[in-house]
Amino acid sequence: MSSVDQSKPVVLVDGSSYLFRAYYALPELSTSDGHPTGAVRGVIAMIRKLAKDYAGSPIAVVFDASGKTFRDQLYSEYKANRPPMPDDLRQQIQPIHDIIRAMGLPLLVVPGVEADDVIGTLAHEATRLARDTVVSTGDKDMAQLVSDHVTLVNTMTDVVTDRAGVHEKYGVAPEQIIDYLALMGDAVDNIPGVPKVGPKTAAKWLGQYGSLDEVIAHADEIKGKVGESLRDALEQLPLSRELTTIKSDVQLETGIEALLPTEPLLDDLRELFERFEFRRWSEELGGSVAATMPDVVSARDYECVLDEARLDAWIEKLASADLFAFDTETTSLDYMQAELVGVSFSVATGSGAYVPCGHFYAGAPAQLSRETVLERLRPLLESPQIAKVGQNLKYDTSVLARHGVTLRGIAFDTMLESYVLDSVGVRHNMDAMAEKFLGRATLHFEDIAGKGVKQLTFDQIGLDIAADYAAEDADVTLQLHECLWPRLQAESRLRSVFEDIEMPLLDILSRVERHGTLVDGGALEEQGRELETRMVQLTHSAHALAGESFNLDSPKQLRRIFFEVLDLPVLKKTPKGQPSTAERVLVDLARDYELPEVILEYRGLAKLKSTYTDKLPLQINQASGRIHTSYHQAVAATGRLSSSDPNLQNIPIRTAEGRRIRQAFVAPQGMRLVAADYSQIELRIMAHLSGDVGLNAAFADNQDIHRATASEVFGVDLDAVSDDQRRSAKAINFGLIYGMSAFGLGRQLGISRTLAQDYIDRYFNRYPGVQAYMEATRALAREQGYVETVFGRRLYVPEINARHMQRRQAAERTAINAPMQGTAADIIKRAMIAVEGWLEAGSLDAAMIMQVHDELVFEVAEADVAVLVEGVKRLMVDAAALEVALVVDAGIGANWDEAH
DNA sequence: CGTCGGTCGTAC
DNA sequence: GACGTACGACCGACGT
Repeated sequence: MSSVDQSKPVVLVDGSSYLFRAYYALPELSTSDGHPTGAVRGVIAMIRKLAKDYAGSPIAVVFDASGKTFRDQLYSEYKANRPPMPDDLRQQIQPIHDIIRAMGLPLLVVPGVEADDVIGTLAHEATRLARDTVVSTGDKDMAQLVSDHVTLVNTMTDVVTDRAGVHEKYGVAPEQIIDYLALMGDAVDNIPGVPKVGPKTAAKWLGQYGSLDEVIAHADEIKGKVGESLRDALEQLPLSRELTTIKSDVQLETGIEALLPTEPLLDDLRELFERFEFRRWSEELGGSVAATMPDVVSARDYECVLDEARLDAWIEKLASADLFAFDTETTSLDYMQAELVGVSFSVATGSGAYVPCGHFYAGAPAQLSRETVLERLRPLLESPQIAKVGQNLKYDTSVLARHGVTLRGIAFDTMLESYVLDSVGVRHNMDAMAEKFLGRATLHFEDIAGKGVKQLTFDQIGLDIAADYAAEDADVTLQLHECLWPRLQAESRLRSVFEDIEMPLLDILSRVERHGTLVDGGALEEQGRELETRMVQLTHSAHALAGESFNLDSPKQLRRIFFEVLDLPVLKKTPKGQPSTAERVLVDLARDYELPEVILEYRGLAKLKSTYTDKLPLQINQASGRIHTSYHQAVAATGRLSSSDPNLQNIPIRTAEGRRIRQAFVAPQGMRLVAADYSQIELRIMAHLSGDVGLNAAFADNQDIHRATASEVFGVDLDAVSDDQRRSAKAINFGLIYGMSAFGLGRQLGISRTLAQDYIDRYFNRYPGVQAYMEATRALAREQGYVETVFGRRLYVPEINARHMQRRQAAERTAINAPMQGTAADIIKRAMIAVEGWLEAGSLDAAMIMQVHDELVFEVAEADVAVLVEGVKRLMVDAAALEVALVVDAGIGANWDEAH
């Protein structure tokens, strides 16, 4: 190892902070014999990156030691709110230490001293020796170490924080961070601080008075509840400050000069990587060339099939396999446009075949025709007995259906496997999954096809490269399945979500999408012209009111007109500190000024025009005359579907002009649209989950739930509830589902935070079961790191134990919301499966054409309307047996608006 | 000329 | 900051 260059910074790695982050943020990897390795992999990946980025620097990786520290002695309650370290995390610590040692990196674990203090001491020493230091940490407390010589880098996000960065993020100087943290306190570490003081107040005071001591000295001057709170907390503040102060004078045996990396112990390292099944890393150690090459070059055996004999040989092989991976290559991502140009297969890891049937470019080799390929493969593809696995098979199903082949035997979809295992930890596209689960880089479509206007379609790509790409897709799909399926199988509830809900839904969604929805493009275009006329008028009056010409669509220009030219009051700021021009603000301003009113109307119309009346007609498919959305089954973290191109799940409904857009969604001649939606499904689920007696009784009585809530909260008879009280109760009910705060409710209702808190208190008083449920959900999330729906779908909330209060609270709200939103998603998915099965078995002239979270829309022949409505309602109601019966309302009409 | 973050607005 | 889940339009800064 070359001698250390004085100009290189000293790198100090806060291993403990990454340990937790990697554990909670990354999926639960394990070796094939079940040893957890997710955190090991995350931490080591991060350290490898650092070692590479700062080659030649002195480096130390620091971990907390087990046992008590001086802070525990100082304060027996220190970290008392921390849940115990999960076993499967504890198990991963030793392997991490072993690997770091084998990498030749200095590892520091000092008994009785937290990693923070070791790092603080080393940074101090480095500064004394006039050397720059980079502290790699995910922990914000470290901001107190920042100086002209010390910077922080978060290696997971690549965010660098220097002096200016600290100021920007926290609004105080690095020297003030200790006081800042002491004022705020920390719930998880159980550092007291001043109740009611958060980042904003702490920064404000420190800006005003300079330091904690000065804040304490001026405690009498601070007004209001926060002032009282401060005076009550005065005694504790010195302790808080001591607890948050990172030490710089710990006795260490190791000095900066000893922090030199040594040669890695390659044999040990290889053995460790192999033991933990980090294949890519162990391969890198294999040879000198391989170390710098991506795994794309690892051993593989991909065949390009060009004649019938080879195709037949493959068909035989596929037919006798228990399972094969399958993928189609086409000319478009749009399943309604895509032309098939080839199919690929794999039955065993590292091998595969590509059968091209539509690559036409100058000099392309002769290929089998599409007809030949499809006819030969048809028995295989259409056999329900021959099991297939694929990545996003909904797409392949649709494309094949348009080519006259019905894909059956769809046993597994790796995208859905990954989604059910962990809907948030990873993106579920193949490249990301190969990287995450197999530690393997794949050929990316962009690499072989280019990007932008010059991007080739797959049929223009040379056969040798195309075969490599396509066969690799099948190969990787099979490997992903082999990695994911055992993990899914091991968790019976997740397995049931996968097998009983997601897999059956795949094929149903393909059908719903392909059927499409009839839209009257002409009517939308006419509406667009009318909107245009009105918008031109509004633009003229806006310019006249402003006294100058400007772009009404630009929030920036609008801000200038409002707050600089017209000098209107700033009522609210955006997250970045700019005066906001959002709707609520404009509504408030509109009471006193004319321009905001004009802007509001303009905005509403502009949204309708650009997103709906102008765009939807362009999305009508030429061949079918219909609109074909894409439903995404592995996007929303809670289990909901999402919809795009176009998004049919946010078509307006609230305003008259908006409903006119729904009127353009029409039934064909002789048919009707039926819209069936669940009534208050999430509140019913809340009643079920919480078991609250009052809430369940209200539903059992079939009461108007918002009215019932109002009656309880405001203490009036059911028939004495005013419209305003009902509106407030409705806001409370929705707020509960979203994990609301008093602030949020207050803002929603335009009342004070205190009054809002009063409403919430009264609600919880009347419905104690709900309060208990919310508490229990938070606790469960903290304990196990995830929450579940009634049907066992799991949602990880990695930030539930984050130190950062804002993030932690956001995670808590997610934890509250996910079981309700997710259970609703499970239920409607189950209903879709039941209804589609029923339609298939019967002879009604009807089809499911849309899903909008709690609503299913059908197109049905007039003669069959009554039977359809009866059947759909029954199956939707029966999709779950909760404590509270589900209620479904159905409407019938010539268009979607009428059907409501 | 494309990409991407910020802001806003639609749905449930 | 402050109420959950999405998709998408538009602007404007930035990089090629």
